[in-house]
Amino acid sequence: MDPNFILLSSKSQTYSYIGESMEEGSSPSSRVSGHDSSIPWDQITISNSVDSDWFCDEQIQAKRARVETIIQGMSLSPNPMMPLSNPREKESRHPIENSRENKRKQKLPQQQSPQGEGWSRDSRGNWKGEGHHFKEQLQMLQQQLRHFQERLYQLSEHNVLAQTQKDTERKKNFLKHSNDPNHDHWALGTDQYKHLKRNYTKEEKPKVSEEENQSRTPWLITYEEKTLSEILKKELTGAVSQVVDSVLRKVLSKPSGNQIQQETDVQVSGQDRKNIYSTATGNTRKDLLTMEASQNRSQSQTEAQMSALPLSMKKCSDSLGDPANSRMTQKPYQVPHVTLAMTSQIPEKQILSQLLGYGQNSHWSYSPSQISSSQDTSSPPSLDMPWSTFKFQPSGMSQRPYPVPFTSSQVENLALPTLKMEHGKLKTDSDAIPFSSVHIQEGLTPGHLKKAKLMFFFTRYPSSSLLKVYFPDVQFNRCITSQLIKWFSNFREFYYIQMEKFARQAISEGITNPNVLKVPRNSELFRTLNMHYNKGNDFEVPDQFLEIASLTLQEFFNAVTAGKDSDPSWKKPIYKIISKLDSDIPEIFKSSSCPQELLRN
DNA sequence: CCCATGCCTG
DNA sequence: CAGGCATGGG
Repeated sequence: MDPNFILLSSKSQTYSYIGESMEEGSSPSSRVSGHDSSIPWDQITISNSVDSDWFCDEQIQAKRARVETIIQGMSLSPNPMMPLSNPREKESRHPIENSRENKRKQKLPQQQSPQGEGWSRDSRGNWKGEGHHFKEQLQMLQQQLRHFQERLYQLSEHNVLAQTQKDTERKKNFLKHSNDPNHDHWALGTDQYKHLKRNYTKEEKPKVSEEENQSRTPWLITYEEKTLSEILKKELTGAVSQVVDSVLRKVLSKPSGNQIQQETDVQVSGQDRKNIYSTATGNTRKDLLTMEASQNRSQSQTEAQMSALPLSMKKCSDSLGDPANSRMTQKPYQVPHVTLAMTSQIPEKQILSQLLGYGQNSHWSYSPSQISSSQDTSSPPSLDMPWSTFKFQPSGMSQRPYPVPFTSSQVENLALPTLKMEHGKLKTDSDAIPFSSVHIQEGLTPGHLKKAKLMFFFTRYPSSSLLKVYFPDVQFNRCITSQLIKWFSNFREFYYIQMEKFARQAISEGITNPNVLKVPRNSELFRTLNMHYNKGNDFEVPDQFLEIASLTLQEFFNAVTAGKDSDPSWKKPIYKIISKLDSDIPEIFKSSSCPQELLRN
């Protein structure tokens, strides 16, 4: 892979696009003689150290080309998302797409942009910092957009005069902008502009759009620019500040991350809880009771849940022909500028959840209706917007229907907390949106992990078909299945390690009769297991499980006592025994709302 | 050859 | 908990 590729990703799209349009260039004079067209443009757009004289000479042509580029972009109406058709371009954008398909390896190594890494490093575990980061990014975006508007306005003016003039004043302006430390975020502004503009022209000015196609009259830019500038300013600044506000409000108000408790907790006194626990003894009915009674979620549990999410996001990205996942074979070209748009690795429902979480008026969807009714910032977005939301692209350059993925760390830091903090809200909001009442998840959530752990009390060796039955809200595919299987494998691993450890401990303590080995609820072993599988202690560990644990402990004790542990596979017989002791799982686990209930209690 | 499982590692 | 690898059954 070309290391420069990622580093320059966000920029490269800008200049390669321009370069392309110049090559197609209707006006040969606009080409930079003696230079590869893309290189000087690179310098213009990216570098501050452009030679001023050269720059002065080329400036007019540059501007012309730029404006033409924009016109072309607007004219390419049917598929506004793909102004790129240059094979070279495509090539450069799919450098490592063909990720080797290791059969064993069902998971794509997560691909992170350097920016993403830095971002997550900076903000990991620091809500305050994250919030500031948000704010910075969004303000940056705001700035870029304003910047772009100004600039484009200038350019379109210049275009009229540029044929004969070298206006040093404007050159200064231009240089000033080029030296703007933010100028390298340009791609974003440009693309957003084009995206918006296309929508705008399609919805409101279709005739103009066609005129552009035919005549490409430069001054139309000016005309549209004025109108668009207004709309853009309103729409984008409004949206950006709104998002900044809502994000910050949520992010900063919950520095500790235990949102659920604050939002949804219905406290039950310890006394009540004890009563319920003491009457419940472990079958379905009682499980219901205990689960309803489960309270007092600890923070550590929350953290543990969080740790489960990334995998559901970052994995399954190449998913072997699964169309729903094929889009994830993309590279994270330019990640960091528009955080909310970088969601391709997040299941759509969760994206929606996030959007809802960020406020009903999330304006990250630039659906035509919204563009055209830019005044209406208070009314909720139309219900058909979620999908167009996902198509919004920070760069507008990609021909893909989905935007740039989050890195897993970003997901971990951004998406999950959002989901979690909005859980209560989501449930009500979801009723208002078309497809979400069932909430088929494409990925596994912390709730699912928690549920799986509790299920482990009943089944140590669940079959994949059983898992499908008990995770009805999960969209199963190979990755999800093996991930779940892996979870249980990990659970078993921990379980058996503990068993062996305590069995050996018992032996070392001089115990000779295996029948005295039990796992009472006040034992250390129980506490260890409970901590692992039932961290919040909001589920009563079934006696059944304790029986099996005792038996496992005894088996280990016997085996070790008999010296079988010299055999490399001495545990196998034990595994075999235990594998036959799976019991039925309470019905409540079949409920798709189970994870939510578990999470929220 | 595919898949599931187990083991080891980070 | 996930990744990677080795193994063993179909």
